[in-house]
Parts: sequence; C-alpha cells; structure tokens
Amino acid sequence: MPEPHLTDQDYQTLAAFRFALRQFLTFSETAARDAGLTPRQHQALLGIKTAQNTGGASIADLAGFLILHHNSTVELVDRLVRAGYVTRGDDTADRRRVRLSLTEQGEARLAVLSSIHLAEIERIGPELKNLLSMMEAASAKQVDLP
Amino acid sequence: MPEPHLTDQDYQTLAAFRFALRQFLTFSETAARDAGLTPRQHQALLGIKTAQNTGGASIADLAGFLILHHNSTVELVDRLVRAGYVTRGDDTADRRRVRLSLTEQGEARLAVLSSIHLAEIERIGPELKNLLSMMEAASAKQVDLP
DNA sequence: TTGAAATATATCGTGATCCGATATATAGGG
DNA sequence: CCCTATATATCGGATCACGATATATTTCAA
Repeated sequence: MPEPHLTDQDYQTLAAFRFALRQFLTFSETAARDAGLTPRQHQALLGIKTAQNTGGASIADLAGFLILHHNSTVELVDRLVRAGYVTRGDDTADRRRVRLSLTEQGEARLAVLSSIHLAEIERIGPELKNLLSMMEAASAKQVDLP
Repeated sequence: MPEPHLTDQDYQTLAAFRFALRQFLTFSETAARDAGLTPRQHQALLGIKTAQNTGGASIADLAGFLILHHNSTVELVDRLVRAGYVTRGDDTADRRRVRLSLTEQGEARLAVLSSIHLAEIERIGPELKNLLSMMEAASAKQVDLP
C-alpha cells in the first residue's frame, strides 16, 4: 500500500490531464460517429490497416491491439462486415484462423478519419506534452513498486 | 471533404498512439476496479476533489468535467453516494443546486489511485511525448479546415 | 406580486456493447 | 491416430450512457 503525499497541485494536474484525454476521446468519438462508425469500429479499422502489410490481422491480433477479449472482437468484426467495411478471408496455412482486410469503403473512411485525427493530435499535442512534463516533476510519486 | 495523402508510416504512428492510449486506459481501469470503483467513478472523484476548494462541484460542473450529460452524471453520483464515497450537500445560495464532496473513504481511495496513476504516467510519458512529436511531423495533415 | 420562462436536478425506459461460459473446428505432439 | 491446445463463434446476462420527460427552484417582466 503506497503512502501518498499528494498536493493540490498534483490533483489539479492529474485532473487537467484526464480532461484533456476525455476531450480528445470525445473528439474522436464524434468524428467516428459522423463518419458512420462507432469509436471501436474506427479503432478496429486502424488496427486492421496496419496489419495489412503483414498478411492481414487475425481476430486474436485485433483483440490484442484493441485490448478486448476474443468474443467481443468477433462481435465487433461481425458488425464491421455487416456494414461493409471489412471482409473475412481464409488463412491458407491455418484454416482455423481468419484474415481480416478492409474494403474500399473501409479504406476510404479510415483515410478521412486518420487525416482529421492527425490534425487534431497536432493541435492538442503541445498541451498534452506540457501536462506530461508537469507530472514527471510531480511532488508525490509511487516509489515502493517492486 | 479532406483529400488525405497518408503514408503507411502515418497509420503506424497513429496506431501506436492509440494503442498507448488504450494501454493507459486499461491500466487505469484495472487500478480503479481493484480499488472497488468503476473507471467513471474514479474520474468523478478526481473531478469532485479538484472543485473542493471552490465550494464543491455541482452536478453540472461534474458533467462538464466528465463530458457527460446531466442525467448520466446524476446516476453516476447516485451510485457513488450509495457506495459511500460522495455526499450531496445543499447550496445555500441556490437550492436547486447540489454541492458534492468526498467522504473520508472517497478521499482515501482517490489518494491511492492518484499516486499509482502519477507513477504510471511518469513511466509512459516519454513514449507518449515521442509519439506526439512524430505526429506533429507527419506528412499528411488536414489543412482545409475552415 | 404574480406568473411565465429558464435553470438544475431527478426518473424511467431503451439500446449498445462488453464479458463469462460454452460450443465447434482445426492443428500439432506423442 | 487420439488428445490436448488453439482459434473462432454463439448465447445469455449485466452495466452504463442516452433521450424523453418530470419536478423543484430561480429569475425576470409586466
């Protein structure tokens, strides 16, 4: 059990950091929904895209990227396939496995969303970095971790 | 409609950033649940704490901090009060309003969680800052916003 | 002062989605 | 070849945020 000595300033900085994160996540959520996707669906497209080079993501790969359980990921992919953004392909080497790829529509939506996100991240980057630096200099830290 | 020219590197960096965020959020969620709180409840305690100086947060204040609607916030506070972490107080000036404050138990849980979080944020800060810098230098950006 | 509009909080029903438990198909080792 | 492990899929249950609506209090204008 840690013995924290937190100052008001520590709480203020933590709160500001969490608020900045929530603002970004809300921005991202709104952008995704405006593009006809749920936030998770957007994340999934990004994960599938980045594995496209290496043969296509499996369900387990995608679950790892999203930090979700297999079953949740299967359901998410079901919804993406139904919506026409993703296709399930066969893995020729291991026929238990599924190889996910983006449809043209999936690619297009992801491209627009990614562009928007790069711009927003560039906008908020300085503030986030500043808050991160403030917390590195915070007065109270957990020092008794193994 | 933006005309994105995204490189594979852009997608990789975006994905790495989102994965880092998800890792942090998963860490935070696990820490909160280990302390007997849901993630939102933890965030709410932090928001209430930082408004303690200025007379106590109202429902609307808290909703603003969490970027939630009033009704969701009311329900969240209901659960926090039922669990013994928060109390509703009266606003003497405006009796429609509620003034939220932490119980001793709420203070204690928040202190432990905040200490843990400061340590984790210090740990991941450098990587996050690095990814943010990479995206500031990204090749494709949304330039045609009004 | 009174009554209408605005503001703050609360209640109720609904929908989305994540998880636990379980089922089915395929691989791979002994 | 069989047995266990791995990969994906299915089903029921629970949580939580939201929209719509209700109630209480304040504010303002006539």
